[in-house]
Amino acid sequence: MEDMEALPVRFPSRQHNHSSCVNKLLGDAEEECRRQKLRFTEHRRKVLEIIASSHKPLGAYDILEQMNFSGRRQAPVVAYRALDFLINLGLVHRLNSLNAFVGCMAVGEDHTAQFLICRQCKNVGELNSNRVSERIEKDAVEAGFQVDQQLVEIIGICYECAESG
Amino acid sequence: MEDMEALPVRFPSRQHNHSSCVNKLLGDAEEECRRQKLRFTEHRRKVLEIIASSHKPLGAYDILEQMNFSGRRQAPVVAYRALDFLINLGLVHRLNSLNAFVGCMAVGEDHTAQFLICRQCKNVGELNSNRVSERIEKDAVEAGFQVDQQLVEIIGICYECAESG
DNA sequence: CTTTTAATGTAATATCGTAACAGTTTAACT
DNA sequence: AGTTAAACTGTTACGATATTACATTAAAAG
Repeated sequence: MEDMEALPVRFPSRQHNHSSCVNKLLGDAEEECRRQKLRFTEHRRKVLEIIASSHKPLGAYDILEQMNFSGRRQAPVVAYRALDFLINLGLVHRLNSLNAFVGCMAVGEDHTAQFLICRQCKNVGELNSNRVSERIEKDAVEAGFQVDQQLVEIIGICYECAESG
Repeated sequence: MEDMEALPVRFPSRQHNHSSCVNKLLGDAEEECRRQKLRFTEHRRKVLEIIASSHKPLGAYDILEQMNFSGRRQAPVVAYRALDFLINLGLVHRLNSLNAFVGCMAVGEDHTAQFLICRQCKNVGELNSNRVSERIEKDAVEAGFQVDQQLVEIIGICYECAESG
């Protein structure tokens, strides 16, 4: 039988409120860090803020440009260190096909991140279908392969871009 | 109902014959180029040979190192141009998570390449499950997303590595 | 208040990939 | 064959992405 559970789709609509995204993700971060006794430092907060303010993927050097605290330009490694931290916490995802980073839209929901990348508006959403991840897991095991990590990036056109031609 | 078709799994076994891989891929390339009236030049042949001789993904600069025809070092662009050509023909795949390239194991079979990447032996196989690609397509469409391209990279441990601890 | 662990600052460098343009070869067409 | 157009090559330079190494400082644990 076909599994009919609803999909937890997230794709940012055009007129949604960015500042609530930022607040949500910063709140998630603070909570996670408290729980795991990790430090949510200035760099980490700043990088998360920058990423959360955009649903378009940002490159590390784009982020870096926005980190000029006191006019001083930060070294690349500063951005990469913060990104590593945030990725390990599951707050940020890396898009391998773009060498770029986006905020997680489903923090704490135990998901295999599957990305929907609109090649027109460049926004990124998360499909996060258990049916997909389970299908991958099953077929890989059947092929004698033990799965540790799945990377799924789906490139195409989002609903709003399809509508507006 | 569950779809029970056999999976067309390909994972290179340890003692398989590399030279037959090379010959197969070169043959495929020659045939494709004849069909499409494209030129199978020295650079392209050489790059394909190098890639086909390894089931471990190779970086562009690894390939470049092996292209020293007459002692002269080639410029990077030489490798990239040949790679672009081979990728467009479907003879070579790019692994986004590794910035590396592997030969296709299913030339002409109309597949969405799904990679099995063993993080121990570094070999790469192709899962190429229609069930997976169809599941992705369906769920994405249900989410209002029109799919152009799927990237699926599965990282884990292959059968042989699991056996030998 | 000392130890030790984690985070930062800074410089240098490695790795991956592309742009631009002149020159050459190949294919296609009188 | 000779001319033209298209594709491929050679070469230089550069842009974009990411990491190493090591000295210093700040925070947490004892």
